[in-house]
Amino acid sequence: MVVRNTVILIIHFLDKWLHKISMGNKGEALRQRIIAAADELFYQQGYEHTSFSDIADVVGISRGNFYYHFKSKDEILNAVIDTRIAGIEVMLDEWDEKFTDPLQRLYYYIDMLLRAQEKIRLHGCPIGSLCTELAKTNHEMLNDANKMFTVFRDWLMVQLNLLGVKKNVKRIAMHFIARVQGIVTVTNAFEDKEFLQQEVKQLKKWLDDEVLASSHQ
Amino acid sequence: MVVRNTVILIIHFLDKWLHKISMGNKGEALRQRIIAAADELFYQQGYEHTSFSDIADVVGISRGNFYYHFKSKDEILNAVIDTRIAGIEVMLDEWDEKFTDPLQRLYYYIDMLLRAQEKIRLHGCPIGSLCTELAKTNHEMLNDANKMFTVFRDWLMVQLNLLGVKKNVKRIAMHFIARVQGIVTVTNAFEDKEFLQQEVKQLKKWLDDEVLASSHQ
DNA sequence: GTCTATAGATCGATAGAC
DNA sequence: GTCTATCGATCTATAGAC
Repeated sequence: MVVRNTVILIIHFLDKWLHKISMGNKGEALRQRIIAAADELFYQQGYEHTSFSDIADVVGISRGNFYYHFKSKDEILNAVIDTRIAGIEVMLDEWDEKFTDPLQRLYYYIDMLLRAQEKIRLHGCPIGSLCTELAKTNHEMLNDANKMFTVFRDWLMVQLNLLGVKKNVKRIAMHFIARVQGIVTVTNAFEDKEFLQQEVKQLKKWLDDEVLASSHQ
Repeated sequence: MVVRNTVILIIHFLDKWLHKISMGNKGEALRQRIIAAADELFYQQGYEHTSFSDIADVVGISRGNFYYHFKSKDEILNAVIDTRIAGIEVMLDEWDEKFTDPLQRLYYYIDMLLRAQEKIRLHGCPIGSLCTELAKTNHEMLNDANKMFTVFRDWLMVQLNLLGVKKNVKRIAMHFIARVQGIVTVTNAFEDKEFLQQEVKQLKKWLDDEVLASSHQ
């Protein structure tokens, strides 16, 4: 009898646990849809200019339901930043698999500008424009947002190391990011994809002439 | 009698005209103070994040009084942009007077980054950050805002021409601006003035090695 | 010209029914 | 978990007294 009751108790908790898992997965799926919608809207409209109504309309839920998943606007911004960082890390892993040559990887990094040129023309860089906005309006979260840059920087440093660059690796990686940011800002401000295309050529030339030269010293 | 009445009439209109001038100057002075306050607040907080209350508080007037001088928020943004463009033109004229050597002028342009480094660390570039914001929230005014870049670009093209650069003058000038924007975006995102200082050296090196080389061909 | 008062809309956030 | 209803605050903008 004691054994039977114990078994029933175990089954009861097992059921609750399984129920929680399935419910948690359902909630998690909606949570991910909210984050994805917020991610896209923050990119296209900016963080502050995007309201809970905007996100709720895209996802197809009520504003009230929103607060079950995220208690504040900062909380969803945090989730978007974390999701973006995870996405960048996955993407860079894929690049590492796709190309064994670090030089090819760096070319592919530059070509990211060409692949995204229409979005850049319209909305700029998702990382750069968010940091620019947060520096003015939400200074506390800037140190979380700029970590998106840091993921790229660390990856660039690895590739430069593999290429044999010994000196100023960090500085060159940061310079690389700044070059890309400058191209994006001007392309976006003038809505000029031709400028982007010209600058991509120049950036590859810089990679060939300056960076590779310093790796052969 | 007819003559006397005519004289009185003339004096009357003269008085109204003088009154309008003096009132106009008083109103114009306040208008300029509003623009100056809006200019600074737009730079520090961003356009959308700055309310009429913010501006009115700085100037020391009521929100209601605001609408006597500017009928909408877009109207004051337009005034700020026009004022900034005029300010840039005056500044570049002063640079032209201060330095006769176009190379010195270009160095002074680069050194603008050092002179403004603390403001750049905190608030980025007044032009670049405004264009980045307007591209997301107020696309109609982007084509007015990017004219601030164009003033710099045209001035850069003049200096490059004076240096004897014959080919790709416009492209080099735009590249120059993009380099500066990239430095500012990263400096602002990481709040890192050291990066700015390193990049200033690199930018001067680029000016010496690449641009001057092409002027001696 | 400058003020107060307020309209009208939207914002982030909460409460409670189901 | 999801909904509706709603709060208080803030925003742009207007009306009218002085």
